[in-house]
Amino acid sequence: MLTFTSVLVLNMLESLHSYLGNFVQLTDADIQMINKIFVYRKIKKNELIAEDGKVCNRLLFVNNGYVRFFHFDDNGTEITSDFYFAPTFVTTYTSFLTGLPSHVNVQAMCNMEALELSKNDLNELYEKYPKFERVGRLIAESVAIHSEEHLFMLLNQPAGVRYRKLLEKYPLYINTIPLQYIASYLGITQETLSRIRKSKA
Amino acid sequence: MLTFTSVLVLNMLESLHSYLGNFVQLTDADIQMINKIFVYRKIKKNELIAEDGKVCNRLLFVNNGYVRFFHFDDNGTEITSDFYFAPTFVTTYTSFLTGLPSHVNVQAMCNMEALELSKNDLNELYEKYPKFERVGRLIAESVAIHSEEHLFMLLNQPAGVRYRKLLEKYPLYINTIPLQYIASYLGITQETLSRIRKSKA
DNA sequence: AAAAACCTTTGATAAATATCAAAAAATCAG
DNA sequence: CTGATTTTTTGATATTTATCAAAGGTTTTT
Repeated sequence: MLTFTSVLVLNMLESLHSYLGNFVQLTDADIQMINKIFVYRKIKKNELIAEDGKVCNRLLFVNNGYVRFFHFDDNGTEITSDFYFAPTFVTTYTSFLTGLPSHVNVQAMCNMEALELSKNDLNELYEKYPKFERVGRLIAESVAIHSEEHLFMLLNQPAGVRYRKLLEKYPLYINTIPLQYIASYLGITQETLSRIRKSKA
Repeated sequence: MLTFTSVLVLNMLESLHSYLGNFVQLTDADIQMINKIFVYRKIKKNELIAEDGKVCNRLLFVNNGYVRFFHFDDNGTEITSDFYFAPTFVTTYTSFLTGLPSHVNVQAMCNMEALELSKNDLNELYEKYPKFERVGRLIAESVAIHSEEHLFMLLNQPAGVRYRKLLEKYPLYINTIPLQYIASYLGITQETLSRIRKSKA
């Protein structure tokens, strides 16, 4: 008998297979194994997936919505440093990889569904299925490219230009993300972003 | 008979082995193979290792000195976006990985020695020696972490704070790198950086 | 539907940083 | 060593952006 939840899980798993399929070809055995080690999770809007000060040992595959990375600077001002949009893997990269406490919080911006893998299970996966080293490498590479793009946007362009480039890059999302979060991602205050938006209207 | 050059090459290779040894344990066979596929190169100060507009198909291991990444913004102003310090691998990451033309130039800041690997040889390496997928993954991960750190430094801190953090992080190098290059890395003009330096003296 | 909480805009002013031009200092090449 | 080139500093001013405070909007909760 298929319960309602199990249908959701199957959908999620299919989505994960298809995502991984972008990186390597999956055999039936691979798929069996994936289905076994990932755990289905529901995540509520605003829930913290990872927290500043804690070591992050989880890797999540999220299928819908998006997450926000943020921290507080020396003055206690909240800074949004990143967004990741589904379908994607999410973790506090630096903490997950180094085993050191995270400097950032990761927050679900919508009610989301996810498949979770622990760091231990991932490492076992790497040992037993070398194919997944490649997946890990390709994903790490895409994370590196993602960061570099954000970096390039911040360097030496006036705030208005940065905002327009962001709009071009994520046309679907930028108008739905609260402005205050986008502002610090662009390295400006929300008041300045509000004025920039107005001036282009 | 050992020529002068061959001694240099042997030193470079040893340095490469030791660098790779941080990521995986190398067997004698691995070492033989590495010695065969990497090519020794001399690079002159100011030489461009990779160029804006061209696809970058080279991966270099450099053993001494450092390189600078730069490009020109919409106003024609030169922007330094990154530094990598030896010992390290160097490539225009995004172009090397995607096969698209690079948006940046990579410039040797000193006379340097390097060991070069082509993209084709690297891909063969990945196919034949899955162990190196792990090396690739770990290096990609460290690149991602490196970018993220630069990003964090730029976000929402006054320029003086950014400069001091940079000094703390690279105490050996910052005072030897021309100020004009550091300025744009920090997202400010050289005049502003000059004044910041003066105010801390 | 009203209250509460949250998010965005507006205005006045202050602070940080950029720009432009030129002088001083350091480095390089012959 | 010395003139040429490059890099850094300085000064005056303009521009951009931040800050603070308050008012409008929106959304969520009860």
